[in-house]
Amino acid sequence: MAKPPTIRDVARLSGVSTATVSRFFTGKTNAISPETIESVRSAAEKLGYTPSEIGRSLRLASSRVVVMLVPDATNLFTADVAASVENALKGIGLSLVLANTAENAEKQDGLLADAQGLRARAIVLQGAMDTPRLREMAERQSNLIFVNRRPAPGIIAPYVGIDNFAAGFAVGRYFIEKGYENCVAIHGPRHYPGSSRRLEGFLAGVGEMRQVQQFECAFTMEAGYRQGSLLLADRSRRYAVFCANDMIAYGVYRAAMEKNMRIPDDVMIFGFDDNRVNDWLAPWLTTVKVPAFDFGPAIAELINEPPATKEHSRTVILPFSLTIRQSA
Amino acid sequence: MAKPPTIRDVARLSGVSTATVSRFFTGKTNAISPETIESVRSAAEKLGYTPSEIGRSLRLASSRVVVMLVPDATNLFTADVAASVENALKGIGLSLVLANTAENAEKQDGLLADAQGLRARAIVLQGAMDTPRLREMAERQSNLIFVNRRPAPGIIAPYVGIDNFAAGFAVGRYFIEKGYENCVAIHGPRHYPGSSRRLEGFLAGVGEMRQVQQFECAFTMEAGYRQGSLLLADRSRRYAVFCANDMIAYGVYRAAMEKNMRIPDDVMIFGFDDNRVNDWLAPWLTTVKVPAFDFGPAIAELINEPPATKEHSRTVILPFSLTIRQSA
DNA sequence: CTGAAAGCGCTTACAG
DNA sequence: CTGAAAGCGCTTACAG
Repeated sequence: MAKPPTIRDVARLSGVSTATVSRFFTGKTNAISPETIESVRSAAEKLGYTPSEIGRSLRLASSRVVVMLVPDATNLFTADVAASVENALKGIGLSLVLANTAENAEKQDGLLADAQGLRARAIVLQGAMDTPRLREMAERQSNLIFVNRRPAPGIIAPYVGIDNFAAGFAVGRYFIEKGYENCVAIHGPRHYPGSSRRLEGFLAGVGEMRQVQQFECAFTMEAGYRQGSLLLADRSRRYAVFCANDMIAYGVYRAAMEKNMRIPDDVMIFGFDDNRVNDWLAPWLTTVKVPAFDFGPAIAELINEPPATKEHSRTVILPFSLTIRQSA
Repeated sequence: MAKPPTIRDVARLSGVSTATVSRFFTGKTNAISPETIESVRSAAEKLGYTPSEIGRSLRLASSRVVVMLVPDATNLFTADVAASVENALKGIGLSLVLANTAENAEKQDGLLADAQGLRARAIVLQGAMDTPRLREMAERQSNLIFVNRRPAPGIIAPYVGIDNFAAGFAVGRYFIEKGYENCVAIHGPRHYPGSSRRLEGFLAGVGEMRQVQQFECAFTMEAGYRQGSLLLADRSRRYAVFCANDMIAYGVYRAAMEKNMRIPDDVMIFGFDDNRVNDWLAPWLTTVKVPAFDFGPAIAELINEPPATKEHSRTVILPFSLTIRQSA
């Protein structure tokens, strides 16, 4: 494979200096004569020249790459957010590098190092884990953006997400209004702020009138299925189950189906996220709608207009709503 | 934000040359004395130094970035393949840049230029569209990898995917064996090789004994829903519908549900892909299983061991199987 | 309107 | 075992 043409090749072919070619490709065309423009353009086309982002990044000490770390690339909500971010970044000339932490702190730290190696314009952390390395980076630089899970206490950085407490609270109130008995919360890992806020909100919403059984659970269908199977082994009660995300809810649903239970007659399920496929494949699922496709624009704006100082870092709270279907 | 430390900072702090620091970070440690190693290590740690991939890429004339173009980032099969590729690339020290062509030839060409600008190690095209720019790139360089849709005739490049004709054929045979009447193919856009091969295989499998109604359709739930609604308006027949992918099948399913039709009693649906969520949310869908999570390893291997010449470019045909559930 | 030149952060062949 | 030096592909302040 021949190595790609460089700015020097174009300069040579069109008989100008590399400075002029560079001006052409950086859009400073009002400082070049029309004939020169045309000769550069045609030389570049003939050679199939595309400016090297690498050379450019090195010179400008800044890349056009944004790295997004996600806890689970196969989570449907995550995938929708990633699609949204990719699209919004493209609009401002940036590329998205996607990387999966698999909820593993060491992997996250390794990927943070990689992102730093790429001199990423910004690092978007969907569901960050609180590690020393993360704290150190948050201290040192101000291009970290937290999504979905607020930064751990002491870390000052922009955040994009919903008000998890308020959303959990709304679900709790709904349970009370409907008079649900046997309330259950299958919540996400307790050490993640977002997940514990959802739970706290839910408990506050339910209030003291009802006991709530609580189970901790990974944010996956498989984990939800396991918890659901355990819970529903006891068929003497009609449970009302609040799941920390839709993936867990899908798992509980499968467990219920396997036991030939009917929804909502035998068990009620409330999810969280309202993934895009729900309208198609889970038209039964009552859940909290989180606007996945609004994340990209919000993040792109934060990247485009970084705060003057870290202390001014902004927080974007997106609205949520309840999507009431049949399951609760 | 202070600019990140460079190799020179580390060299200065540890009192060695940048050459030695570079040797340390490129793993040539057997050519450095143990004391020097330790002093470089501690200096780097103190400064929080991570080598710049940009400087490195420029020097080595090759980046560690792989760009993958996908036709629709919200397609569940695409998302699973992307997760698989990201994971496999991480294993060989590469990063994945994801970009969405939205089945738009111009966007694809723009993204190809971007990929070239990034000096991508490889460009993975999931569902490529045949454009002059693509042909030109395929001529010029040999780092293109086609996934799912074979390169258009005349383009010589490695391919990873299933045998679409054989898979379509197997579905056609199945229809015949079961004696299905009123066969329908809701196939993907005809100008995509993968999609037309599936259709051709299906028609060949069905043979001449049965007529097959054919409809062209985008690979989305929405398009499937539209086609399904039109088709199922005629309730006098019991159709057996082969859908070009699961997304279309979900759409047809929704159309059937809205008409209070039962599956498979009133309409039979056969999908294609067997997305991971099917076991959970579409446990009724009979479909062709395409091993999404085997794509990543296959692609990573192609990248790691490029063919000696373009003419030796390899083709990796992954196995498919039929997942028989209730819908057909 | 245009060019010569410096320098961004690395790696490596060469010399010692 | 170690370092001086060249050079990868760009951009831009400066000079004309």
